[in-house]
Order: sequence, then structure tokens, then C-alpha cells
Amino acid sequence: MPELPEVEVVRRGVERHLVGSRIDSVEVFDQRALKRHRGSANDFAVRLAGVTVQAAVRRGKFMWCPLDSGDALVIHLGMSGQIRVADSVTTKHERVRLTLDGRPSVSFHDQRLFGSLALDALQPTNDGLPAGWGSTGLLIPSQVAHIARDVLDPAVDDSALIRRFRSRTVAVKTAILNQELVSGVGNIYADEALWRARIHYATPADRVSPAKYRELLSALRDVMSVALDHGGTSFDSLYVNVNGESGYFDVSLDAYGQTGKPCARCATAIVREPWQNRSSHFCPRCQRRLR
DNA sequence: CTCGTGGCCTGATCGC
DNA sequence: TGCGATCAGGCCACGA
Repeated sequence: MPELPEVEVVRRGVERHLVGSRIDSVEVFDQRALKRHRGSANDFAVRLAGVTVQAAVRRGKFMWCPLDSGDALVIHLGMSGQIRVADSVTTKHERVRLTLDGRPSVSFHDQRLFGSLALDALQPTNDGLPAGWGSTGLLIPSQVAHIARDVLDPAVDDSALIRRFRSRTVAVKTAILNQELVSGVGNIYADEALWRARIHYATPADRVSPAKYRELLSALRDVMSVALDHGGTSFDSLYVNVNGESGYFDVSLDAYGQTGKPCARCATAIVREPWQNRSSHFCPRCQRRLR
């Protein structure tokens, strides 16, 4: 389950292996991997053949490659998507293969099909600032335009973001997972950052103080930076980096997946609760529910 | 506009 | 051994 640091690792791999290449041909083995492409698999393949890849850009968990055709190849890894280089044999979960001019092929693998590839038109960013990491370009795919800047984006205005959080009545965890407010935060790092900032996940977003939000943002940035320094983390083995190597690494998690283990601060057992079709992990002593 | 729910997906795991 | 139920969760469509 790649989150922002893992996607950034993959973006760097895409930058190395795909940027500057011309795509000679495209094989679509399963068109469900083109969920976000508005058009047929044939349309996807025909429009991609012969184009040259110009850059690899990322905002939150969306990645895209501007092409010399004027469009962009949009990549989302979903839960189990992988980019793999130079596969000689096609395996069960290989969904799309790009054959390049004079360089090893690049494939999109995805067991669970939550991810996708798509071709999309580019449009200017709303604020006239660079669209994301990896390029100073001011263009963003139309289907990514509604995604907010991510936590690590230097163009994020913390004060404005905190005002938006505080205008919501939903749980604070819902607010930080909302990709239209801030992007790149998934369930793992949400629980980790809430634990670090000592905030209960169900606290109404409008009852968290600005100072607490600053702590929360800082915790998110810390935990993601550490993960990025280690080259990406993931809780299962589905995430694989661009060379097919597992990106799993032993970043120490203090909340997520730690059910029953002692809290690193106070030794109280970490609790897991079902929440919005997923789970929330927290320390019942350090993270008190507001009442 | 905001919010809550359920669908999309497959494979590992569990109880019977 | 096999079968059905459950769970994992990012994103999106939909209805209130």
C-alpha cells in the first residue's frame, strides 16, 4: 500500500528509466488497468505509440509523465500497483507493457486493480505554481487538478490549510485523509502522525486548535521524510520499487499495526478500532477522545 | 457545499 | 479439502 514516500521512490525510478525514451509500442493485457482512461484500450495504445516521455511529476499519490504529444501519461499505483523494468516474461498481474526505443521495457503490474494508467490532457495549475515534485512545469492533468498539494510540497500554505481543516465538522482523521484539502496522507501515516501529535482520530476537525494542527503537520512531514530517506516503506510485500525490489523497510511504527503492544510513550496497550471501512490505531491514554 | 456510505478489486486468512 | 465470509484501503460516485 504505497503512500507518498513510496510513490516518490517510484517516481524517481520512472524518471530514470522512462524519461527521454520514445515509446515504440504498447500492450494492454487487462483493460481494467485503464480505469481512469477515457477511451478504449486501443485508443490508449495508439495515442501512446511513438511519443517521447519528457518528465516524471508527482503530486500526492498521483504521478504523471508529460509527453511530446501534449498529453500526459497519468499513473496511480492504488493499493498494489508496481512499475517494473525489463521483465522478460509476462506474469499474472502484468497489466500494461511499454516497449521503448533502445531501452528496457517498462511494465505496470497491479494485483488488485485499484491503480491505473491513463492518457489525459494537461491544463494550467490554479495558482500558477509548479504542479508537483519532479518538474518546474505549470501544467497538471485535468483528472489530477482537484487533488490538493501534498504535505511535502513547499507551495503549501499551512495557515490557509489549517483554516480549511477547522471549517470542517468531520473527524480530524477524515480531514487529513481528504485529498482535496491536502494530499499524500494514507491510513498508515495518518495514524502515526495523530499518535505523535497526541490527537484522537475522531476529534471533530473544528475542535482541534491551530497549534495542534501545526504539530500534526509537522509530525506528518517528519514521518514521511524518514520513510523517504529509507527509500520508501510499506506494510505488505505488494509494493515493489521500479526495479522490482521490495520497498519494505523497517521504519518503526508507533501506532499503525501495533495493536496490543505497549505505547512507546506510556506503555498503555495500543488499541485498534474499526472506522469508516478501515482501522484506526491509537493509544487510549495519550490520545484521549474529546467529550 | 458538506458529509456519510458503498463500490471497485484480489488474495490471504479464518471458521466451519 | 473446500467453501464462504471477512479484511485490507485510495479514490470516486451518489444521495441526503
